[in-house]
Amino acid sequence: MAEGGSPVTMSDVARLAGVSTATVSRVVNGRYGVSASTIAQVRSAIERLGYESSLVAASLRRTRTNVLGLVTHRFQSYTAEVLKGVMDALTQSGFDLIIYANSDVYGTYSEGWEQRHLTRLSGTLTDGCIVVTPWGEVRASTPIVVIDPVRDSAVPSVTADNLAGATTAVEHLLGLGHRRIGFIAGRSSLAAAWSREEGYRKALAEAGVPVDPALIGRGDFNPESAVPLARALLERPDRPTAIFAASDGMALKVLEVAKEMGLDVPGDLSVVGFDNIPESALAEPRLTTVDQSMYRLGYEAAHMLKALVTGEWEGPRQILLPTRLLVRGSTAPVRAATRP
Amino acid sequence: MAEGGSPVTMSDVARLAGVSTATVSRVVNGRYGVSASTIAQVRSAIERLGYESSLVAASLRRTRTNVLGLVTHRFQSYTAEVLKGVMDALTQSGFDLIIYANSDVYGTYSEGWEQRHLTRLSGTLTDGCIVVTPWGEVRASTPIVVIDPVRDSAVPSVTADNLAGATTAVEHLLGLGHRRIGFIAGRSSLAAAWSREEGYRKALAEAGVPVDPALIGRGDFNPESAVPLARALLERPDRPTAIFAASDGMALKVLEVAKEMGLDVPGDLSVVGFDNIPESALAEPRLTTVDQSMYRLGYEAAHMLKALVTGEWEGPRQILLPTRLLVRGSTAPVRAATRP
DNA sequence: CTGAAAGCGCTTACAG
DNA sequence: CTGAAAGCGCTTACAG
Repeated sequence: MAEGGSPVTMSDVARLAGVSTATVSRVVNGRYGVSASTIAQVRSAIERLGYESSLVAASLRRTRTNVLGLVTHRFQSYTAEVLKGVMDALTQSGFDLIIYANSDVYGTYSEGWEQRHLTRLSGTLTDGCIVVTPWGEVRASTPIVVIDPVRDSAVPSVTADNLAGATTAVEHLLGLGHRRIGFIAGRSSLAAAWSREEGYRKALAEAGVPVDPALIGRGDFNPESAVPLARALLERPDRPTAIFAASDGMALKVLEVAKEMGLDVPGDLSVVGFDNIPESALAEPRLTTVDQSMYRLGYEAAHMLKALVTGEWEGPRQILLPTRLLVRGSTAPVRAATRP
Repeated sequence: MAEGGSPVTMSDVARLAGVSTATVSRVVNGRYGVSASTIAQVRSAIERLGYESSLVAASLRRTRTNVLGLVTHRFQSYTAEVLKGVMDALTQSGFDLIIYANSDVYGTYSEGWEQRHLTRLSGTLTDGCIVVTPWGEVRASTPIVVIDPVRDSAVPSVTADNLAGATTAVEHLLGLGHRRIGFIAGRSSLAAAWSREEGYRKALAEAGVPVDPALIGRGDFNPESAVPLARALLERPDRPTAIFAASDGMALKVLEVAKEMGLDVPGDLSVVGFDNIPESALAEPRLTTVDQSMYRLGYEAAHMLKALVTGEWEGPRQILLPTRLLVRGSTAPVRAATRP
């Protein structure tokens, strides 16, 4: 019988045990000052009815709920890795996790979804929230930690060192002899996108290679956005010998476009991504990328949030995590023939 | 300013707009019967204060919340794939998703966690829930769909055709000439584990190969549980030439143990898993496995739940999804030398 | 068209 | 040690 009647409430328990709901509440929450015999009666009533207190009702009344929230937009490989880190950090912590995902992907409310969901949860349900890659600034009445905040945000946050990571990626290409290096950028309002572009510019500048604006495509981190951009870059007579994409999702699309156009990777074109999502290791060839340890992003964010909620946080409120270049099969020395 | 004071409530809006909370509620929920000028006033107050209604308070009062729940224990690759399917099924559906994960992995309450969380959510917060791989029977006062139910459960559910999948896997090994085929079982209370073992027995029986109880190890789907079992099997003088593990997580551990013991896979030992988690394609050698399309499990479960909630479900309440054998690098013909 | 009042299921001072 | 009552932030008949 999966669908019973109405749920069992605290009043049902109180009635059966012959006590008030106040007393039931005390027993359920293990408060002192209830006689052993009353406890036994209430426990037996709870058992007989299969009662569980309503999370909603309890959190409406209480100040602390011992539930932490995580607000995310879409659910992608990126998010999955982050969640593993968050869960591991919360193991045995006494906090449960509620993840709120909105299904309204392309609906009217897409802008500002994070703020809306955050507010709806944080007033009551949760003691604090992690917000994953919001599109704008966010605020709440309880502590929050943002993974990948927007530029110049003062909110507590955890971010990968995107500048260093991108610099290393482009230096790797320069080291292979590439000089015409295309770049596919991410959503420019995000700090991550901005820093990755900065890294690209910085590495080129330090190598004395002028930035050619024609070699920069404006994507938005959505993999599909990279398709026309990659095509445009690769159809140029002076096409780049390498492309650095600001995310693996977009880099994988560059791989597809190159294949479509009959270009060999890494023979005719080197490709570097950013993120190290699981799919990048499965690509053919395997994608050279910058690992930003999304697991650790999630782990650190949860760790900080926990301490922020309990008022024990001592460390800096903005954490920068190191990245690591993973050289795999999609990059190779530039061919002598195509060298300018 | 990330941490403001107390959250903005409906009373704050009502006060500023000079109306009652009843009226604010009507505007927020788009109910008919409010004058245009009042709507404008309320809207402007909402905007000025940055008000969002509390999910908790609203769902406590309402019957429908337009939020679906998903209850899961740990957060693993398995879960991530399921979630992608769930989210895709819910896109533009008008339902949001709340995922509840408990952090109390090895705590006192581990048994029955699904039922407890389910009850706490389903009375009030959600219109219905998906429960992923519960360890026992579950029930709720609102519709539920179980992914991977326990044996003989009558609850609406979505399951992979574990029997057929396991049969095919073992037939594949038999076809390669293997006769001594070890099996590492999963948590026996789960229908999935039971069916996979049945498939193992069935394939052997049909090939006229007697089942050797000494070749069956009793794991519990936890990858670690496979380590001593694999070791015991492989240390036998008459060790099996192939091992079929009831999950990829366990199969990957078999790979590790074999490597430790200096056995070559697939030269000395063939290994087959079940699930097709992303990691299995990254293993060395890549793992031959049975794909149970966890994405589709999630997709179908969400699809059914949605229709169950709105009362529109017409199909069967127990869905069996096909599986597919993926032959990769971890299986090979049995060596002449080791053939009995 | 609008408001006062009751109530969703709990928890928490306050009395006793 | 226990209960009556208020109240968390909303929504919904019910009046007017």
